[in-house]
Amino acid sequence: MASKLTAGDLQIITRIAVFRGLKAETVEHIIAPATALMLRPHDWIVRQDDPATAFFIVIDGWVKLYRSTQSGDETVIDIMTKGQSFAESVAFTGNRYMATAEAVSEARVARIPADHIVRCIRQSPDIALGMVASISQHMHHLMQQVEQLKAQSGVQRVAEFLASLSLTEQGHCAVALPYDKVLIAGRLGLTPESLSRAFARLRSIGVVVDASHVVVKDVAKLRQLANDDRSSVRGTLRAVR
Amino acid sequence: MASKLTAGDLQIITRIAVFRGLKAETVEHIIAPATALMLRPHDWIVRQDDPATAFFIVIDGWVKLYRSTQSGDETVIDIMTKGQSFAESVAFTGNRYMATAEAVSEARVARIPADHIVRCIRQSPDIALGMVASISQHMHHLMQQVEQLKAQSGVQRVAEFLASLSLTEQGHCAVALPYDKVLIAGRLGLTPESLSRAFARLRSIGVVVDASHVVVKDVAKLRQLANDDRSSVRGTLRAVR
DNA sequence: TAGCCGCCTTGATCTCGATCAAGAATTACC
DNA sequence: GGTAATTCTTGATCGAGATCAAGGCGGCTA
Repeated sequence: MASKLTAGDLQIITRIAVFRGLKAETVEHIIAPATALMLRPHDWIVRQDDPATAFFIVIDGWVKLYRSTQSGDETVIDIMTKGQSFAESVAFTGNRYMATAEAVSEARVARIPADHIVRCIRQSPDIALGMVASISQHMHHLMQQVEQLKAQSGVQRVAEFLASLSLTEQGHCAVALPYDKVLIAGRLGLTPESLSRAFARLRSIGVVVDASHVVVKDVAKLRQLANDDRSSVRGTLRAVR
Repeated sequence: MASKLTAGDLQIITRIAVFRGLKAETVEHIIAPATALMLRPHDWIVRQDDPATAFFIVIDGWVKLYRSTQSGDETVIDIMTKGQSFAESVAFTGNRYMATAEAVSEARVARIPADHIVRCIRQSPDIALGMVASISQHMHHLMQQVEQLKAQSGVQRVAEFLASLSLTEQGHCAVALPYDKVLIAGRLGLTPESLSRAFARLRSIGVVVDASHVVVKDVAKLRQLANDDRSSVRGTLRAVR
């Protein structure tokens, strides 16, 4: 299950947020004891509440972060892919993992032992600043999620999600849904049924969803819908078949 | 508006999360260039999207963190009080503040310049580890908030909020609401009307709210309600006058 | 003391999203 | 090929929470 990192893995790892601005040799020193995990769907990487001994970088595939409540159901916190890191902050502090990480596709993930990183930081503090920058991004993302859940309706969250998939700023575009709809629904705090109905409503402003294939007539309109005041959106958008 | 820190301020600052585990002299060195801000309600401390030049520790009073959407309304992210710090992560990275910070009562807040801290970290990396620990706490809190918004009903969030105010584990207890109900509602992602009705429903399990004074007959029951599955709570709890 | 202005509650109504149930479409597997 | 299991969609219904509107209450100022 665990193996060595390949040259290709290094390529990806060295150019991501956590290690940005560090010298190549510094990065190589940090990840010397790292290993690569090969995962199949439903394999887990870490368990919520386990003591943190490492942090991780997704090299390929998709990884779901979720929290389990006492009553048993799971809440999706985030879904990560190539070039994204997770669990940095707890790895440093020796706390417990805040969420379970589980592969939702075939995935390759680099595992960097915590104790080694802590030693590296004591030697060259610049590493810490890079890590803080990465953690800061995660915080920003979480804040945006809180904001979305509190201030936007379900349809608006779906619109924003689709807009975020598109690289263009405006006009026509086609994107592919990155993972299945049950998972997208969880990510957005909706049931699969509600997500399906949200798509149906977005058809009225020129969004066509067919399986994982999405065509958007005007991305700007999507973004505007997402950013409008909740109350000004209310009542517009009838479901279209 | 800005003045020097008093000995009492130091007392509070030195024993909080950010600086835990550091030697007293190290802490003193870090906060040497710090100043104290005296604030009146509605005074703001930092503005969302401004470049970060410092981070902050609340010495006394209450501070609201909120994000403004393009459409103008504000989403409460968190409410902080004595001994809590904010904006550490962006202060290090030189990013922009992720939210606006505003006093909601008379408040005293210490301001620690970012550039000085960064210099300190380069000298003694242990400081960075302490700061990461503090940031990690904030992340945990944000994740819990996402989880609550996605998995709990309004009444359950109110129940959890009340339980968190109580220091006892079980049995009878009396607590005071720390700030006004409009703000509590915002913090929990509810309207003031819905908060009021949530209180009315909790009366049926022995929670009496009178102005800012709350009496709970059995805290354990509150916690259980908060942690139950959403669907198993549905329909229970009728409003009581 | 009167008047006003926040804060809070209550009532009526409406929309959104969850839930329950069923069926279509796709894929996996024997 | 046929059957089963997933995944997704659609319909009907229900409850939670938002919204709109009104009124009570306490503190503030003139």
